[in-house]
This record gives sequence, structure tokens and C-alpha cells, in this order.
Amino acid sequence: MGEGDLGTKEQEIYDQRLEKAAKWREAGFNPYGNGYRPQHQAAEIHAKHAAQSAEEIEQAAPPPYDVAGRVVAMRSFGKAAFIKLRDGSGEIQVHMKKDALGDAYETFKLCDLGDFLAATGPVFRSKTGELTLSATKFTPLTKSLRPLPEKWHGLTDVEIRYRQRYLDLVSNPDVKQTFLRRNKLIRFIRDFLDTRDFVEVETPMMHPLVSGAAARPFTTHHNALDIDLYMRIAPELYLKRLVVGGLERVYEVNRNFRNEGISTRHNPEFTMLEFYQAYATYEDLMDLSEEMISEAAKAVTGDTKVKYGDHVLDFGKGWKRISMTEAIREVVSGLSDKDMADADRLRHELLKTRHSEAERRAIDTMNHGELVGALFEHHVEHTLIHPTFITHFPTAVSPLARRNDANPDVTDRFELYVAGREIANAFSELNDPLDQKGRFQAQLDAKQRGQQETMDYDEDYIRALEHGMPPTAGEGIGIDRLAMLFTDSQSIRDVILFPLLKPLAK
RNA sequence: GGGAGCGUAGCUCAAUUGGCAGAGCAAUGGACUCUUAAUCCAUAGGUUGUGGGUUCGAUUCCCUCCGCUCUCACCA
Repeated sequence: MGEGDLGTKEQEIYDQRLEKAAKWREAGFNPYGNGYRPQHQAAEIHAKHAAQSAEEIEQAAPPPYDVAGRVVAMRSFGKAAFIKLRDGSGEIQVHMKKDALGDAYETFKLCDLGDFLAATGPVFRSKTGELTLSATKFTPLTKSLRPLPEKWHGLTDVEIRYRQRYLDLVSNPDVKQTFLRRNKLIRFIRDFLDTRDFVEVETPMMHPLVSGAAARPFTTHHNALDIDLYMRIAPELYLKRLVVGGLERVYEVNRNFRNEGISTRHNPEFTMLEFYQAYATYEDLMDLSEEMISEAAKAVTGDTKVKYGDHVLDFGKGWKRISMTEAIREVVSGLSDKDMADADRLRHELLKTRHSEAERRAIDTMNHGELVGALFEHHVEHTLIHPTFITHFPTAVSPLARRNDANPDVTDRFELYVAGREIANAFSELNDPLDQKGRFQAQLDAKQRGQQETMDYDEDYIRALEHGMPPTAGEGIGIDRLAMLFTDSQSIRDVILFPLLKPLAK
């Protein structure tokens, strides 16, 4: 963006401020200078004097402070003014007086909301009790040429908030808090896993094959090698190769890319935690997940009871664990054991609810496992508000998960649901190379049938399994969705700094 | 991709049945040395998202396109 996109009024302000910047230069201040090092921060100054009254501060006569920040408020009285400077730690009011500043006060008059300034001087409490720095010296640092959004209502235009996140951050203090919480969450998770001897690794984001999830990939091209590559949809198969190699506990927190629809719960690139633990089962991971997420809730929000929209989510331990078929039977009445095993009966049940023509055609070709999965998604998923583990997913929809010993039609797998959404997916890993070959083949067959979201046959992964992968369990957790829960955000775009938007036409 | 809604000054929002496009903040000039959305006086600021149509006249009604939001589909 350049001057070309300025409205008439904005252009006027732009030109006025350029002139003021020129006058800063005449007064000896570079409006884009560098090297000023403030000695103090707003929060530090507040902390030092929080307990002191106006008289106590006056008697203590603390040495002068030196702060720098953006001007976010200005109330001028001709020969004096109160301004508010915001730095990385917070805000502090500064009193600019002609008495104290002399000729420099004329330069101060050339400052606007949005400029960066430094100010030096002792502190006092104003008549209303606010801790205020009384400037004996000030230094203009950076000239802002464009006006900030309105000071009272802030920036509410959702599109501008996402496209120009910097303005959102300046105008809406909650936004910064949201992203600080997100950061705290990720740091907590790293710390949690590190202390349990997990090793953080980085695996490729450009894959020659589509693997690790059922999703449509982005494709890209490497010029020198002249090959097409896929942006990864999941790191799963690489991480398990590392388990084969002897890294018994590994994790990765990073971006996945899926070329699918965008919604309040889906961004094309999103952050996923995946971790793998040798000699663990999916049941161990339920315990681990419960511990990690309930402790994360406490660390990030201060409590295991978390307000989310109209709900108060209870992350306190003792989460419900229920198999997918039982969960369906709890919600859909009148399904016997026999009915649950009968594909036609399930298809009939599923078709009772509204579906488009395309959906009906898809339902007609679904096998038993796929029908169970579809019934769950339609009837149960949105009802799971408090953290709930759904276990024993059909083998047909779990191409990388180990079969259950008692019932090979289901897998040793669970998904965690909170607020009606999937947050995590985990299973005991399939380490039988022959079974895995068959599952990959089934994916190829599904592709033949026209299904778009299928995995490729990964021969090297089979070879790795043939060398032997210890009994292992692995899990993926959607970090963005977890961050949504812990920040009371209704849209994934509110926890992603720069969500994907369509570029504006020229 | 389907459906619903939205787009007016830099920002936040008004505008009667289709009848001169307005206010607050921000800006500019002036007054003011303890303000907290400071106050007071004055001034300026508009291709009503884009392009077309209907009409004597369109921010308003109709159509195209652009963008956003919600939702459904797709998708763990």
C-alpha cells in the first residue's frame, strides 16, 4: 500500500504529518532515527510505586525515569498536555509542560496520536491519582503518517482487523491478550512434553506423497528438481519413521496445510501438535491428554473451569470415555446391538435426516464403518460440550490405527471432543506392515471409487515398518482449536494472527 | 460451490415512501498548565465497494462484479 490508496481526508492528514516530520528534522530530530534506548518500562514504573500515595512519592523523590512508546492518547491544554505512552509492557501517562520543557514544547506540539516518543522525568500522582511521568526532556522517535482508528469504539470492522492486524493490535487490547495466551499454551505444551523426555523435531513440510490424514493437499513445484510436491497435511508418517529409528518419544508443533473449505473452525494452514510415545497405548494417551490439557487450562486461563460462549467448560479430570457406538446409542434411541452391526439399518437411520442429492449418493456407497462414522458426526459430535473421549473408531475410517484385539472392525483409537468439536485424535499405532499394506491398498481403492481425500501408498513407510516399529501410541492436537477454547474465541481467525483472506482486487 | 446478510468521511455509526448525505471521534485554526472518551468556538473532510439499469430524481429499487460475515456442503 502506498499513497495511492489514500482517501482525500487521509491524504490531507498524510501531507500535514509529512510537514511536521520535516519540522522535527529542523529541530534536530530524525523522524525515522534509531538507537534510542529507553531505560525503563511502563509496567516497571507502575509496579515500583503501586503502593505509594502522592505524598509518599513526593517525599521519596525517586530518580527520573526514561520511557519510550506510541502516543495512544493526548489531551492538550495549550501550554501543557497529558499524553499516554504505550510500550510493550503497558501504558504510562506523561505530563508535558511548557514550564519544564521550554522551547522543546514547540516541538512537542508537532506530535500526533500514533507517533513514537521518548520522555524522561520524575513521577508524581495527578489529582485523580494516576501515576504520571512529568517530562523534563522528550525525544520524538518515529512519525506516524496515518491516523489511528477511533479511540473509543476501536476498530470493529472484521475485515480490516484481519487484513491489518497491526491496527487491530493497537486498537483492541484484548487481541494482544489472546495471542499472549496462545503463546503461553504452546510454551506450556512444550514444557510438559520436554519434562517427560519427549524430543522436539522438525520434519518436512514439502512431501512427495500425500500421507498421514484424509485431506486434499496443496501442490507446489520445485524447479531445479522439476518435481511436484505436496504441502504436508500431517507429519504423522515421518514422526513414526523416527520411532522406528529409536527416538522413542518425539513431538512436533507446526503447520499443516489442507486445501479445503474455510470456516470459523478451519484455516487452510493451521497448527498441529503431534507426539508419539513408544510402549504406550491409546489408553495411556487418554490419561496423558487429560493431564496435559487440564493443566494447560489452569496454566493459561487460571482455572480448569473455562468460560466459552454460553458454556462453562469443565477441564477438571475425570473426563467421560465412551465408545463411538455407545455414544450413538445414547443419542439415537432404539438401536439394538444387532442394529448397530447392520449397515442397511444404519443407512436407513442416517437417511432419516436431511441430506442433499450428493450426500445421499455418498451414503448409498458407504460401508458399515463409514456409516457409523457418519452417524456419529451427524447426531453426536455437536452434543459433546465437556471434554469427552470417543473410543473405538471403525477400522474403515482409521487407515493408520491398530485394530482392536477383541474386534478387528474397530481400532484402538480415540478422539477428544470439547464444545462440540474435535480437538484431538489419537491411536495405538498400526505397526503390522502387512496390515498397513492392506490399508494403503484400501485407500487406493477408495480413490478409484472417486473419493478425493485419500492417502497415497507410501512404500518407504511400509519398509520402515518392516524393519520394526516398537508398540507405540500417537496423538494429534489442534492447537488453534484449543487456543480458541482458552481465549473464548468463536472463530479460528481470532487465534491466527494473519488468517487467509482473498486478496483485494487492484 | 449453495443459501442468508452486510459494504455510507481515516474510524464508529445515522439518513423518513425514492426527494439537498449527517453526527461523534480523529484532523485544521483559536481559547485553556491536573486531564481520563477533557471542554468550548470555528473550519474542512464524500465517486454512498464497482459497473450498469429503472426513474424527473437512487445511499434507498433491479442486475453484474469485488470483498467480508454467518451458515450449509467439503473437511477431523
